[in-house]
Amino acid sequence: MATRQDFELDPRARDVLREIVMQHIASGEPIGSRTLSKCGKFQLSPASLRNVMADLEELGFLAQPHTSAGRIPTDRGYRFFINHLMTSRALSSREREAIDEGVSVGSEIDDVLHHASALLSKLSDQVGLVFMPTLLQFAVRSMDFIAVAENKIMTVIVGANGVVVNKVIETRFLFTRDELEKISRYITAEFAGLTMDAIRRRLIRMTEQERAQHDAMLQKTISLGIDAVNAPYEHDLYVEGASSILNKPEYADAASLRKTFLALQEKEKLVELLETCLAEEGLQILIGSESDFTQINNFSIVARRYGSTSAPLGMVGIIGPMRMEYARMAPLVDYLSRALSRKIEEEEHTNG
Amino acid sequence: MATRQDFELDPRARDVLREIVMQHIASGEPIGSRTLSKCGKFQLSPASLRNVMADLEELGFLAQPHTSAGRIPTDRGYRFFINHLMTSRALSSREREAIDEGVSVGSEIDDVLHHASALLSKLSDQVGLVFMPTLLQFAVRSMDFIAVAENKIMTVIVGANGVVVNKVIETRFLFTRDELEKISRYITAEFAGLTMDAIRRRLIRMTEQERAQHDAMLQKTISLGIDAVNAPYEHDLYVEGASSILNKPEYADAASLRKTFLALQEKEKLVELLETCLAEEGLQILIGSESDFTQINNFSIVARRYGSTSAPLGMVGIIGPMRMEYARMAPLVDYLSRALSRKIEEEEHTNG
DNA sequence: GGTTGGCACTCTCTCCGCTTGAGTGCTAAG
DNA sequence: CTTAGCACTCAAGCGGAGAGAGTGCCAACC
Repeated sequence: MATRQDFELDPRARDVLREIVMQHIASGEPIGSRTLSKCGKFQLSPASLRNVMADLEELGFLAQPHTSAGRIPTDRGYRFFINHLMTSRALSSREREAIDEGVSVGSEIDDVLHHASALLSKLSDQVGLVFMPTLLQFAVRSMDFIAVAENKIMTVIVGANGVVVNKVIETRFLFTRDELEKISRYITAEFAGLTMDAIRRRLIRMTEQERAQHDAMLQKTISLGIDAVNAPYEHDLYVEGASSILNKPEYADAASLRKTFLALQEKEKLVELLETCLAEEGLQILIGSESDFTQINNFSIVARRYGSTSAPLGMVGIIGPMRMEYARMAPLVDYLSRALSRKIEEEEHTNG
Repeated sequence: MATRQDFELDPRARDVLREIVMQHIASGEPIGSRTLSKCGKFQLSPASLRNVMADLEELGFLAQPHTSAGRIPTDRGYRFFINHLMTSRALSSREREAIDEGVSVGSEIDDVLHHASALLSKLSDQVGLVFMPTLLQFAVRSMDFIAVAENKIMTVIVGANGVVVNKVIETRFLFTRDELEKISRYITAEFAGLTMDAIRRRLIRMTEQERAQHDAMLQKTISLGIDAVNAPYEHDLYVEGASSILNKPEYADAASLRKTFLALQEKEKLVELLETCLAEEGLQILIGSESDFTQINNFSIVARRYGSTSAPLGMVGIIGPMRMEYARMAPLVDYLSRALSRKIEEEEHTNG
């Protein structure tokens, strides 16, 4: 419905909208016609600008907090700005270095992601976000079992992409050390290269085969295997730097602060959102009312998938108030997600 | 210096101090002589109470926010209250049940501790705190090595108390699956029952022995073993429910909220403090200026050691503003730490 | 017809002074 | 020792005045 109008905006209106969004992002204050006129970019009087602004308001790009205040961008205003008016500011070499360094620290994927989230928060001065879902569709390279107690086994599954997950599970049978070694070898040999889902299906099919019903050892193996693939491997979600929102003027009063913190606490909702975002490939920007999660607190999210193109691993991004420096956030998130992907691909390579 | 005076406080002064502390904990407001007189517990006029209160202020137990306000307890006031005047309120059966249930969920220690922290936060309406230090002095039951990549090995160490720690390390040598199995068996057989520290010392001594210098396999074994015990196994610190402080009137303004959140973010300082607390056996209460960490924000900490008496595992407790219901927090933390200890001892038993 | 200056109007924010109320310390009498 | 009375202090709340920023509309101008 809006798309036609979007492109029909005359150049002057676009310039005015761009300027208002940029100034508002910089200052956080509503922008009035006088301020706009004095910025030097327009050879127009405040009165003329008022006319343009009134038009932009009518089109839904601007809004007034109250009658005698300047204008602030609406969700649609930001959206139009991002789609048509914004020019991304390139990262400084210092920022690029910080990111390159940040992702190359450590080799355990959890650590890398955790670092990435904290780094992102620091560089953006927003809340950093890194999400790695439980990957049931990833290819398994090996699966090992270690005795923790007689009926407690730690499973260690290594994915083809080098990701390691582990979990202590309780089992129906008792296993000796020897048995576990044999089972580890057998399952790894038999199922390497398959996804968790495929392994589960194969194991279940095996249960029904005649041989399995009479081979006690095979029964135990299958049972353990099924337990292993069914174990609740949690997704990882790192939400780092929540305190950064304390500085933002939009959360100056205690009430909205409270609301915001509580919202960030509800990680399930966030996970849900990020999971749907996983389907899309490029940089994604969600503004205010554009998603259930963001509309509650007028959040915006700038995020991008990371991992190899063939096998996306998760999402990385930032979350903050609608008023944020999109021109800087976009390349920041973009670069970090690419750096992460590169790092992971490297790992995959050296380990392959 | 204060101890003599503590016991010389006459009964009436003690009653007044107790009442002021209790009322202030309940209301958060400074308590005046009129309010105190009208509460019914004293057959005294406001004027008499003022005399008592002036004495208590002189002794350092009370303070005035400003001349024309009532009194609030000082750190010393709270300390005296806790040591001499407080009667712990017993837990309700509902609370006890919630705790018993809470600690019995799951069997992986990380999960249990995480749950405990969240539960504690919920029951106390304060910030829940659970700390498990890197235990270099715990006895090792088994040590396993799993190939993640050629030069990346995951170590899985099971402690005698059932605690499992694991870490992916990079190694100097390359290991085959077979070798790792052999090394796992050898090290577990050789070193089971020793502490991490003892194992390290033994391994280092072995390096110097002649045989090791000529046996390539033994060299690799020792190298891997040393890498394993030296790996940076992180301490776990769960700080749950930070949003609970948003409700507290003492953090109503944005400035102190900000300060408080930033303080809670500095986990290293907290770890440092909790590590020193580990030495003490019973319930510990730290008030405001009594420790470096708590004095910055006028926090108080109520914490207790958990784990078996012979081998303490970590600390569990709560952190919040100085004005908190100590009479309820004390038994709460006490009970939870005992429940946790029981749970862990049970695990230890069933696994032994 | 677009642009502009002028004007009346609106709304927020801040400052200032006033009052109120809670609370104190001191003193003198019971 | 207790208590009533009194003068004093201070924070908080209220209301009005004024400043300042900004708007919409209208008429004039190029």
